Amino acid sequence: MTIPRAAKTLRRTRIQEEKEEQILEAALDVFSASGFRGSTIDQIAEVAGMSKPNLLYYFRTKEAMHRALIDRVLYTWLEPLRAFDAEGNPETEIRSYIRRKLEMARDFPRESRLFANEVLQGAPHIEDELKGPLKELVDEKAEVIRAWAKAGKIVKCDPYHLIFSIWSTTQHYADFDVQVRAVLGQEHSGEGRFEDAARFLEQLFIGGLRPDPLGG
Amino acid sequence: MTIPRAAKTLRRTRIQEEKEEQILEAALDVFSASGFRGSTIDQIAEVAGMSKPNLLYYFRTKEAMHRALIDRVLYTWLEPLRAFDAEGNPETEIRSYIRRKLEMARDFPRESRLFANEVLQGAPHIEDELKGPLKELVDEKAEVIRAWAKAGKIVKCDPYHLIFSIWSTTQHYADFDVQVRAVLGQEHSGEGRFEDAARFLEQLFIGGLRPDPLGG
DNA sequence: TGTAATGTTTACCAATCGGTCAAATTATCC
DNA sequence: GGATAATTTGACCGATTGGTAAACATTACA
Repeated sequence: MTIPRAAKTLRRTRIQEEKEEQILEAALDVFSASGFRGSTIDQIAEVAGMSKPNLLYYFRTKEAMHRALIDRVLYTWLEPLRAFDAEGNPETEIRSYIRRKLEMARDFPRESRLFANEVLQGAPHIEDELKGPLKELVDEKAEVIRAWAKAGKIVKCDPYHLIFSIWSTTQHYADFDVQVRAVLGQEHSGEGRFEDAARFLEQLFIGGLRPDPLGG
Repeated sequence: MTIPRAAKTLRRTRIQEEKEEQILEAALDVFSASGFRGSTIDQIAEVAGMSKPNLLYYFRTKEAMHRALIDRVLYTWLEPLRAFDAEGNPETEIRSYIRRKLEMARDFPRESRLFANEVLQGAPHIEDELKGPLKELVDEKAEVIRAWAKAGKIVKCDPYHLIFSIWSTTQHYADFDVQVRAVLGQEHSGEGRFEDAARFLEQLFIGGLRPDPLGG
C-alpha cells in the first residue's frame, strides 16, 4: 500500500529527488511564462515529460508546486543584495551589485519573471516573504546606504528608492526582454546588450550618487 | 432578427457606447490583475455587472476584448514620451518626463500593469506594436538624446538604455506596488512615496547625466 | 403606435480545469 | 526470488472554461 504522502519527506528516494527536480524545472518554465493563474498542471506535466497524476504524486496541488518553487528560488534571488557589504567602498559595492543583478537577469530570466508575475498580480502567495525576510534585508542594507550618505561618501538620498531603482533597472532586462529586443532591433539584441546596459547603469548610478563636492 | 455583428460598427448606438465603455473598464480591472490567460470572461462580466452572453454580444471573443483594450490604452500610454521635446532644455525635459511617467504610474497603475503583464508573458498580442510604433518613437527620441550628448549638454551615454531606465524605474511603482509597499512598511506607503520617488529619481538622473565638466 | 432593429437572458455545449482513485507496474531490500 | 514499498498509469470526477442558440425584452424610428 502507498504510504501517506506526509511521511514521504522523512526519507527521500533517489527517484523522488530526480522527479521533483524535473517537475520544479518544468514548473519554473511554465509559471514564469504565464503566472500562477494562467498556468495549468497539464502544461507543467507535459514540459516535465510525465503524466499529470504522476506529477500530482509528488506535489499534491498546483499551489504546493508553486510554493516549493518560490521557496527554492527566493533565497538565491536575494543573494546579491545580501552580498552588499557595509565595510566595502560604496562605489565598488554599488557597481558590483548592479553587475550581479544584471548577470542574474541574463542568466536566470525565468526566476526574475516568476517573481515579477507574482508581484505584478498582487503577490497573493508571497506576501509574507515580502513583508518579512525581504523587508528586513532591505531595511538592513538601507541603513548601510544611509550611513554612507551621512559620512559624505555618497550623495544624500533615499536609500529605499535607490534600491528600488537598481532592482527595476536591472530586472527590466529579464522581465521586459521582448520589449527591449523589439526596441533595440535585431542588430542590437545580441548578448552585447547586457554589456551596454551595465556600462550605462554604472555610469548613471555612480554619476548620480557621487557626493556633492560642496559637501551639501 | 439580429443583424450580423460586423455591421454593428457602422453606426454605434448610445447603449453600445455605454456598454462597451463599461466592459473595457471592467476588462482593464481584470486583465491588469491576472494577465490574459489568467483572466476569465466570467470575471469581467461580473465586474462589468452584466451577463456573460451580454458581454459577448459586444465583444465576440476574449481576444477581441483584450485587443480593443490595448488599442484604446496604448496611445495614451506613450503620450509622455511623445511630449519629449528636442528643442527643450535637456535637464527640464528629462525631469518632466520622469514626473509625467511617475504621475501615470500613480494615476493609471492598471494600464501599466496591463502592459507589464503582456510584455512579461512574451507580448503575444502586442508584438507588432512594439516593433512598429513603439520602436519608431523610441528611435526618434533616442536621436534627440544623442544630439544632446554630442552637443555636450548631457554626458555621453546610450540613449536607449537611458530610456529603458526611466521606464523601468517609474513603472516600478505601479507594477511592483505591493512589493514597494511591503518594503517601505505601513508608515511610508502613503501617497507621499511618489513624491519621495520623484525626488530621488530626479536627483539620480540629473546627477548621473550631468555633462562631464572636463568635456570628455 | 406598430414594427423592425437592437439588446438581454436562459439554457446549453464541448473542452479544459484541478484533482482522485484503484489497478498496474517497477524498484528495493531481505 | 519473493515480499513489500514506491511509482506510474488510465479512467474518471465535478467545476469552470470560452462560446453558442434561440427565445425574449427593449429601444428607436417611421
